[in-house]
Amino acid sequence: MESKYTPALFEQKLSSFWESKGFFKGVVEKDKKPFCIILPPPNANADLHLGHAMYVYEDIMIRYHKIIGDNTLWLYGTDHAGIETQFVFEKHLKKEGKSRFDFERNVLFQMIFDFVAQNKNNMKIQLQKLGFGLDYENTKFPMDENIVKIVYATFKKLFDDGLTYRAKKLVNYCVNCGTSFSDLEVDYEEREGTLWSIHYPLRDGNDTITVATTRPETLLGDTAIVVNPKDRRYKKFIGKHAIVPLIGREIQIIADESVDMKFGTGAVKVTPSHDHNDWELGQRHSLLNIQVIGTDGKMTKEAGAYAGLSISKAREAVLLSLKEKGLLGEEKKHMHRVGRCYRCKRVIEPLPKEQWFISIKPLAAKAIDAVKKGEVEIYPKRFKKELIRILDNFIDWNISRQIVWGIQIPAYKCTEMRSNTCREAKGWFVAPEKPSKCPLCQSLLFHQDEDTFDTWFSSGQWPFVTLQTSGSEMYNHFYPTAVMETGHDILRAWVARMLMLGLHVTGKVPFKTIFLHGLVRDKKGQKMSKSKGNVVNPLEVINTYGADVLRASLMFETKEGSDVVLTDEKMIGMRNFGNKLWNIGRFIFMNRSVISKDVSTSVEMTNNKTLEKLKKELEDVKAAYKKNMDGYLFGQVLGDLHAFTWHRFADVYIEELKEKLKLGDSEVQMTLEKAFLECIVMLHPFIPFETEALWQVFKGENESILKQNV
RNA sequence: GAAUCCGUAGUUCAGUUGGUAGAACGUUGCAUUCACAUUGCAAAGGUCACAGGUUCGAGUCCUGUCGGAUUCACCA
Repeated sequence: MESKYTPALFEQKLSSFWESKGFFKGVVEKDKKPFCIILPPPNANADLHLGHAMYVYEDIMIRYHKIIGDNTLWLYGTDHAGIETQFVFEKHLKKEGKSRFDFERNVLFQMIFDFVAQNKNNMKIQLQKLGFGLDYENTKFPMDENIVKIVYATFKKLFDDGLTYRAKKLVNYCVNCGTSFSDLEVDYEEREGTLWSIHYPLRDGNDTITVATTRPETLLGDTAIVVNPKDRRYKKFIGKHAIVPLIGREIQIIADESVDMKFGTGAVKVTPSHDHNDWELGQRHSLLNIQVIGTDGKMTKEAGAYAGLSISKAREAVLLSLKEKGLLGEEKKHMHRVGRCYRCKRVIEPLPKEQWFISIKPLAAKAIDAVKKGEVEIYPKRFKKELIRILDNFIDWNISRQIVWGIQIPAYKCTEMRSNTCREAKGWFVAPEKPSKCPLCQSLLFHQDEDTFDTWFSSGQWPFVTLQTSGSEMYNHFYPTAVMETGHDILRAWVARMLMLGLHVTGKVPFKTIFLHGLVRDKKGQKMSKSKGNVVNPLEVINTYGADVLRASLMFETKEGSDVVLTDEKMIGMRNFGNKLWNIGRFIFMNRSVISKDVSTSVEMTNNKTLEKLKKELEDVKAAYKKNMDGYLFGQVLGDLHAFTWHRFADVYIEELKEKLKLGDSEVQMTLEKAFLECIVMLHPFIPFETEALWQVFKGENESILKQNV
């Protein structure tokens, strides 16, 4: 046995050993308690990063439950991550001087498909390096034919249940990415802008009304001016008409309580087509929607003389013309939040667009009910309230994306509309498989919606689509899954949606427990990001210290749900612990073969007392272990085991029993060996490689901790 | 603006029904032909952010203040 534990000598070998034994292969064992975790699918578009290393929580649970004899399944799959992946791929294209517009839809799709296939394999190898006991044989991908089929069925069900609708609404559109985004995909940034005052002449008389705006170019699409009904300054204007400068449109001055009298001039120009608030206002007051900015980021023909200009050029031109006409008032610097595309960082343009939406209210109501009833438990507990709040405030979900890389929406538009049913449905119908004719009017003229689903629409169904495509036996046995473990940052985007869709489609919660982990931070407590240059590459850590050290470092000194600080000091500490553990094992093993010699009775007496004390203390440790493992207090467990094995078992008991052990006292030998093996069994979920290596030293090369029950 | 979390040793953090402040790392001293120097033994180091309150007793419960973080909403 080496005097130091050398991860490189064992980790690779043990990974293959576990795989060859099929320990983690998902097999239904009806007589055992099912314990299933679905891996939050990593995006198949890049290398492993520290966020993926956080899957260690799941591996800990899986290994723990496997050891205590449950029927475990940790189901593996990767995500297509629609926009993310297409964005990454387009960056590759750009390097070659190409763009997505150079390719046909199906060619581009195939290219991305190949790119992803390569990454999927890469990802698998890297996850194995971390020692993750996933079922790598049965892997899932959202674009697998059988998964798409279920996703289509879900959409059809929602459509038939009247929970989807097609509507023209303001969407968050990125003119650079060429697609709309959901509200969750918009980043906001505090920016200094300018607040301009613009005078609008009234139609009758010589008065003017002055509005304040940060977006003068949208004035071309104004369809009203609104003031607060309580505002004395403007009471006399309500109901009158003003003239939109430059374009000469007559618009009405209306009253609405939503206007803040203290802000700007207290009078607001309303452009329903280009601002979320104005859109709402427009709906309330039945205003016209005039779109002056197009999806290409240029002014539309509605913008008259300004048509074809880019947004910023149009702004300059509008300001200049206003100035010339003496209609431009004061300019003020103004801090405001600007929505930006979370991918390309370009300013998000609110634009009216016809899209598919899901009515959330009825879905959310079921989910809230389930959470309140405790059908889903949430750790840490404080997120329960937050989850309910999230579900309560969920607005209708825009699921259409104008990108190629995704699951194409199985909605068809009949262009002929020969029957009344067809006309009532505005020609839209949903079919799981491409039909030969319009089921509403039998017309042969129809086409499929070009748009693809929002990634979260398919990943929101992940727990049941992955199990259903694994066979009904698997689904019946393992669904609902035991635990959904993920970061609290995607509680809204993912967890809430899985709950809603899972409940609606299967009638059951998709998981019984939600366990949320925190973020990994650096020494200074900052988030890790490429731009800050403080990113820790898990693969480098594995090369330097081994996977066990990385895993233990992510777990040591953490509290459930709080952020993890990963520092070199901690990793060195964990490496030292690994070394200590190795040497405890080595010392006990070395003395195992010492032949028993006569030991004086007086010493025997004290030893017996010590042995009894050790046994008693170990029983306490085991009891606390079970309690805390079942309570998801993994940081606590590792801390306790660290303290016990090192500072009690080694520093106190082995030191006290050292002489007897060397003399070959068989009772001491046996007790220490038994206690040590129990320690490494408990440590195994945290430090799988080293504990397995030690186990094999004692039990033989073909043995495994995973095969025995405690 | 609202909600949630946090403020404890030089540093990172534990402290689960309220009962004498803990660990790791770092620092300092000592030990060494010993399974392990990636070691062992020991020491120093804290007005538990601040101010009130409840209590026999508060790091822990309540209120407020200050400081930090996150999330949500709004910003014409």
